[in-house]
Amino acid sequence: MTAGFVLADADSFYASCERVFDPGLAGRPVVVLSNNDGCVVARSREAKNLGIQEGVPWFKLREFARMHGVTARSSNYELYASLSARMMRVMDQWLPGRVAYSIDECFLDPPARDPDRTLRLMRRAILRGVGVPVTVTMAPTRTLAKLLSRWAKRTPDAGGAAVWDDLDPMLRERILQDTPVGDIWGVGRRTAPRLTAMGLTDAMRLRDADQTAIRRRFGVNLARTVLELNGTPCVDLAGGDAVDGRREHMIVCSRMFGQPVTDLDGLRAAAGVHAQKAAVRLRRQGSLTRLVGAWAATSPYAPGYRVAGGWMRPEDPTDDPSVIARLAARILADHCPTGVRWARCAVILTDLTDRDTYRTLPGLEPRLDEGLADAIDAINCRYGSMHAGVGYAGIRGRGREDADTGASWRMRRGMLSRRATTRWDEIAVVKST
DNA sequence: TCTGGGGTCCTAGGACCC
DNA sequence: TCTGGGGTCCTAGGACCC
Repeated sequence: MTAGFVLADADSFYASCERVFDPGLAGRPVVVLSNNDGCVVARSREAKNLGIQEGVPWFKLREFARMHGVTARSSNYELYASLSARMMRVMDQWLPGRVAYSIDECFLDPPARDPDRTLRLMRRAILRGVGVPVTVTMAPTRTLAKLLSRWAKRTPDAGGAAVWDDLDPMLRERILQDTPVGDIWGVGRRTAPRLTAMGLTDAMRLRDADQTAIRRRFGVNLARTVLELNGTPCVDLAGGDAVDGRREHMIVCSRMFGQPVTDLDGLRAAAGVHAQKAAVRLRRQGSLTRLVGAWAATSPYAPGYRVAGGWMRPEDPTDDPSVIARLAARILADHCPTGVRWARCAVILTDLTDRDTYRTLPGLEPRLDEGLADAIDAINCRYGSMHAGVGYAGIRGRGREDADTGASWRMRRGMLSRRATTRWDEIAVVKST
């Protein structure tokens, strides 16, 4: 078998998804906004060419977007998840060993022969079958495959695919040289300036840097990255395959409020909604929690930033939404003073254990009221998420978002596209004349 | 006025034990 | 005068990824 890793990474995934059911967006600048229509999280190639940066707050971009004909969309995760699943299914027909790394990206085993041709055929099948352009690369290590993917996306002549070992050695050196150190997988915004200050400005120089000095000054992770740049695979996928049903060690539900919340009722209501979303995910992966956390925070962009919260242990390990919601509400009530302009709150479930293997001494079994939680699950499974719940979590407003409770702190999503692959009433309509 | 969400691992430091 | 050493567990904070 050929050694190495194949990386398939969709191009501007969220923006590409928006185009699938709105072909009028083809060739035009498109940006997708984060929850609450807060900031830019995805940009089409045309939007990047206009100089729009990732993470720019939407309110600062709005005027510029109007002037340059940029289309903005609220993020439509239901649509993206559905198209992601389709994309993954197509890839499974081409290569074995798929490990999903994120919603738009996965690693696969290399083909037995003729890798360049296979990669290009797979790319074309995804484009035809799903409508999303994908860049497919192959290299001796995951880090090099990522680096090659970055190059291929910026090089139209590559045609969306590249195989490291097939490239001219001179070209490989140039690719390394043209990759700033901060664009290497595993080098973040903290480490990049420190490396640059040492003269390690690009991937070629980092590859040739002193291994032990890097280990000592930056830790084991960056030392591994250096090895990978040299062609020695040693980076594991941290949390890899989370998308394919692995059990998480921690479940976090956190949202900015649409408007600041200053009273305890608002905080408790939001905590209740998050607690129940977290409980759904906990139950879906068959875990129980032994430690529940909750916190609220003010806006980090306003003076006087503060975070308040804490932890509580349930009497017994639990996956009961009403128990979790009660604990979360109590934590916030105990730690968060009223009158503060809280901008966000979160519920965290951790110290998880398997539901199947959890046993205690006879006579000390947890007192779980499974009837209620199961009934809520069943209703939501049949009628859609958050149709039933404890406290505020079952109250729906007039909006169409799952989490829309009609409360003032709900998310803003003013530019949402249709969920054309998962809702009958939002299915795409094709007209012919 | 308005700035995302959800994960993982590593490391350092303190408490505690023998 | 001389004032141990090493292991484990836990937590908080930092860094990274998409």
